[in-house]
Amino acid sequence: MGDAHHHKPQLAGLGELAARLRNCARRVTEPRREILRALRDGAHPMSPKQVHQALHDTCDLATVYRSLHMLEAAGMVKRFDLGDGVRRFELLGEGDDGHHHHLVCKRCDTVVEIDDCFTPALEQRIASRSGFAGVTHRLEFFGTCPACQTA
Amino acid sequence: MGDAHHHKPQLAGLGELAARLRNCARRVTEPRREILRALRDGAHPMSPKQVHQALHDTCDLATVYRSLHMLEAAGMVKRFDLGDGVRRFELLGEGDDGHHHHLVCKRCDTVVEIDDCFTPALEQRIASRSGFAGVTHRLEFFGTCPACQTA
DNA sequence: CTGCATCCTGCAAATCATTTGCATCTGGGA
DNA sequence: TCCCAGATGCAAATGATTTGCAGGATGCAG
Ligand SMILES: [Mn+2]
Ligand SMILES: [Mn+2]
Ligand SMILES: [Zn+2]
Ligand SMILES: [Zn+2]
Repeated sequence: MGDAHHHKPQLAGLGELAARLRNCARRVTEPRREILRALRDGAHPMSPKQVHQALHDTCDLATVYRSLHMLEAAGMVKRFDLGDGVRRFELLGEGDDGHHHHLVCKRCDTVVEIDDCFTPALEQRIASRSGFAGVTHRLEFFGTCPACQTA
Repeated sequence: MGDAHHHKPQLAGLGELAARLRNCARRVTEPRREILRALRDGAHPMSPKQVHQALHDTCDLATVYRSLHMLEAAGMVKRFDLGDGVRRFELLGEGDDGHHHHLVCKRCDTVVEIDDCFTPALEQRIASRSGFAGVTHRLEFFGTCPACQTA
């Protein structure tokens, strides 16, 4: 650790992102380019509303929702659920399944990326015991960040 | 394991539940009694709508929401988030913090209770590395149940 | 380079889950 | 039994996300 987060496509060029879009037989539109740029530049998962604001209202919120949905189906972004009723999205690197976790401050919503995953053994055990196939998991941590502890 | 799930208050009498309510300086009303009964009888976490339906519309949906909110604050039920946009609640045994996890079938929404949890040492490591305090976690598993695998 | 079918977008209205205002009702202590 | 803080019903308000529709832009064909 200490290096760049492995799950952040180190500033993939927008050209490359457009190429990935085309490979999915999807059109490269202005809103989509901007949404990808916002996700690429933003640290941590972003909500549709945050993305929309980052775009300074250059496109409709509905378009943001539709685009994120499409990008998710295309495997270009991954959806996270941090407990409040809001979806968050992160850009995925090429070929990256984006599996990782977060540590969220209950008071200020600060997000820390957690690149380690501790559950493969547990997941395996749960799968064999239950007979379920293709078992995955969603794991998020919550606590109080240093700043909020003093405040 | 193999025994009853530790987190299910083995059919606590409604009288005992009413007593717990009174200890919180809350009134024991008909809707609340019925909601507690529904949660006690239902296996697995129930959504407000499911609780409402189990009550055969003997009280308003808003009352179910308000009651569940109150019961959560009173530490009598615990809220879970299984990934769809719907809250689920489980009845808690006296003194039980209810920390546990679930395995959900992506196709039929069948829920399996998971009493297993990974070692607290890992959570501890995350806490010390980040400087966060009071770190907890939310963990749910997803997969395809045996029945849905064949179908 | 231009035309065109197709896919996208903006806008507004519709859904869904959850919350809230308010008038009315009721549980349970006095 | 009386009283009133607290609870409920009902309906309207919120907030997030989706959808119908008519007009607009993209990218392949010509
Ligand atoms: Mn992340
Ligand atoms: Mn459970
Ligand atoms: Zn904080
Ligand atoms: Zn299933």
